[in-house]
Amino acid sequence: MKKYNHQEIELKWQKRWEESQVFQAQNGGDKKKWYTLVEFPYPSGAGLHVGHVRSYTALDIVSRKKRMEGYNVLYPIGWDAFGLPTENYAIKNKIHPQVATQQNIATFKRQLKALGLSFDWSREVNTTDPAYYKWTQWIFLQFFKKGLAYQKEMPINWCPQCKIGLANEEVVDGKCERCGTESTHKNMKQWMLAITKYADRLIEDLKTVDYLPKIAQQQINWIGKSEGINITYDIEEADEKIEVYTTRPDTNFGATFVVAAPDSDFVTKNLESFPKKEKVEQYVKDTNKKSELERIAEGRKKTGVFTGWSAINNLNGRLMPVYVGDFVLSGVGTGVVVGVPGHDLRDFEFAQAMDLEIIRVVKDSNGDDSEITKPEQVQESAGTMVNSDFLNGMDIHAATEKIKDYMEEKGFGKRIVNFKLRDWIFSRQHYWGEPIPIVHCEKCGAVPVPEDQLPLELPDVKNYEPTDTGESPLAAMTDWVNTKCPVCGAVARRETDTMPNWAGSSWYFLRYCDPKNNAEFASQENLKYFIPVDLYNGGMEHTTLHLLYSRFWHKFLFDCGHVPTSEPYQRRRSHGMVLASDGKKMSKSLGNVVNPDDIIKEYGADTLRLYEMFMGPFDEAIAWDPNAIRGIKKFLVRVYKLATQVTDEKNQELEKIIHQTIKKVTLDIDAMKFNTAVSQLMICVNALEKAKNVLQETFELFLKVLSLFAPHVTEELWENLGHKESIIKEPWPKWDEELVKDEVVKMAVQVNGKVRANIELSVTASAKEAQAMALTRENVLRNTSGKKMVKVIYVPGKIINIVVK
RNA sequence: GCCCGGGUGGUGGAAUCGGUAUACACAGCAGACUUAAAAUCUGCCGGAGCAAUCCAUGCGAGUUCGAGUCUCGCCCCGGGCACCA
Repeated sequence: MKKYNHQEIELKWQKRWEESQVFQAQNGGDKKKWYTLVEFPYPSGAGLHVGHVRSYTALDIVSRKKRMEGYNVLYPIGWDAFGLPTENYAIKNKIHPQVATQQNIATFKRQLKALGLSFDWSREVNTTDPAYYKWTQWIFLQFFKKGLAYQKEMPINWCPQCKIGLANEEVVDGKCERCGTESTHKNMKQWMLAITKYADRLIEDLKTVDYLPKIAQQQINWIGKSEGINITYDIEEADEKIEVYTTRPDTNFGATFVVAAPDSDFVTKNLESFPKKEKVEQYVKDTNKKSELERIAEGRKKTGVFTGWSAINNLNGRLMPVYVGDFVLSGVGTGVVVGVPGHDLRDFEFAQAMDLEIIRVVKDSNGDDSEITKPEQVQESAGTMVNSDFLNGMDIHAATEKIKDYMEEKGFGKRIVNFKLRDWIFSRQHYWGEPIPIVHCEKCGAVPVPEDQLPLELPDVKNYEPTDTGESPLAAMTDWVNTKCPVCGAVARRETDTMPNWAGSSWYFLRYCDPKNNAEFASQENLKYFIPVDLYNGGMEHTTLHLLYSRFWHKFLFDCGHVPTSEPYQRRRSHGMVLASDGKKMSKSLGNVVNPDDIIKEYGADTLRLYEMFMGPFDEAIAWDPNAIRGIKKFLVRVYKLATQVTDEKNQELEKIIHQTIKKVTLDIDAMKFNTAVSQLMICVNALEKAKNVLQETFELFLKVLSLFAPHVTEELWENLGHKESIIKEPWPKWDEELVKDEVVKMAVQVNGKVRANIELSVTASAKEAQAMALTRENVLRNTSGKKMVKVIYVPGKIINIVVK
């Protein structure tokens, strides 16, 4: 037998699989479908990361198993290729981003193919392909037609380095997610997508899908639903009203002041009328000067100024001075809060800073209703109402509902549901993205590019740099920008903003169902067959970005009747990062990057795959261990050598172990516990090796199970055993429960909970038999003699515990 | 501060309807083969102790015949959110 030559074997089988097209999914048919999806990569210049290998291999294992179980499996791949890194690379190297993209894709493709992943390459998609983004633009126009894509002049998060507007989700710690520059604000007319219209359903429908709990929870927190009430107060000194939003109207008898955000509508509108106008103006100006980071750096000290006005509390007629304070956020609720310093820590701090009265209206469970003078006394979450007229004695939750009813009845309150989620800023002032297919006409306004003129292709420009005015480089392309209005024919201008890179990835899983269709984004027939995705895997970092956005797009398309389900993904899991051996993130600058090419060359793709599955729990971050991978190679060499031990001799012990292995691996893969599946394969090989002779049938069962993890070497060994058809075509083996069971087990004998001996016993033995055998052991007798036996606990197959006194 | 995870040998980790803690691997040590090394194979491998035995799953209590696993109170680490009213 030849030595295990991984390079030769792997190239041979990769070529065969490609020629035979075994991994292509059928569009429909009698077989049940299974759709496995991995997040398609951004083809960066850095090439494939070993982190990609981890999740793609895991889902490849699931896909291969499903195929062997008889499913028509769709496991596609493509390229999410629009975006800033490529644009920056293009600027730096004076190369067209499309060319750079093509080069990077070629590298990625070669690397992915070298891993033996069972992708259906005939369905490859590329978001920068006009035939693809034609439909991204088309979907945008559907949003526009339904009024869910709209323009708004607003202060947006602005990255002065990238010269680009950022969505809230792209600002991390007040900094641009990409370059780390502190983000500022800028007023710009932006395209927006009304994701907030779907906020409720994006929470509610999580109940209908199987997402990892932490993923669902993170989305719920991000959307941030709160149920409260808007209360309107009259202003004492003027014919004005002020509206506040609160989730705790139960504490309203304890309200002693009102605070409006410096940039709230209330302040903007009434600034001129405030008796203390000058001071307020100065305060608003000072606030504007401060960046968000500065405000946070100030330690959240409460500041504010009195406007000179007071609001009248409808409940008791109390006059509540109206302040302007920057701890109130204009974007939350009405941008105005009512201050209840006894029961909200922020209000308490403000009251102390401004020397305002503090009234207790909730007592705690010990009945403490003393005066509140210290922050630790501020009681926020539970208790019983006091000093609150008709609410007295009620629990705060009951009181909340009662007073909401009361306020609505009296006409000064209105129940409101609020979300933290904001509408999605959809404009980017960049070149390398999908052009937004809109024409601006002086007479007709924003007019969609007619659908039959899609795709609206990105024109070639000389310079990819954003302009200093913040406009996209497309704005400089006068030939392209100047056009005619599709409605009235008058001179008009094209929209020069492009879409964010989240656009193309919001629907790519639909395109895989029918990637060459030029009449629709995908045929209804194919969508009905393949959608929803059965298992979708991706990184936690996409939970509040891509995952939320694509759910939103899918729901919208569902409402329009273009897709068959309201949720795109039935099951969502996530993987942990692969870190460098020093425990840090792999990065070029640290020089700690592991290149899969090197690993494949030295150890082979099968070893790399198996190692990444074995290294630790799939959903946890884990450091690369250059030593451990050698152990995996050793394991595969041993498997390879096992082929020389094949005989026609039966061995019952091995039969038991192989069935235990089939069972464990089957269940572990379903639970995505790949590391323990691999360890079972190792246990199995240890046993097969020790036995010297292995029945061919047993060895073949083992190869089938291993083939998911190490497809190349198992194909080779399978063929060496005389099989003409690929192992991929074999049905997934079933285990025999009778064979899996142990009849005789080693059991521990405990005396007072401490292990004193081991006995071998049939699992069906009675308590009496077990006890009798236990008492034959010297060590058990020594620990029980002279003592009174209180009771004996016997769990068949597990343990016997003798309790003595 | 709030919401998720997690803390087990020298290392990655296994075992959570409570039932022999440390499976499987890596590293290490010893031996075989070899002139030698690599590779391979065999054995050992939580701590203390001659042994019986005792002590060990972040810390402290509790429930139980029995706790890594359950309850309560802490500490630490990672991820997410954060003046959200």
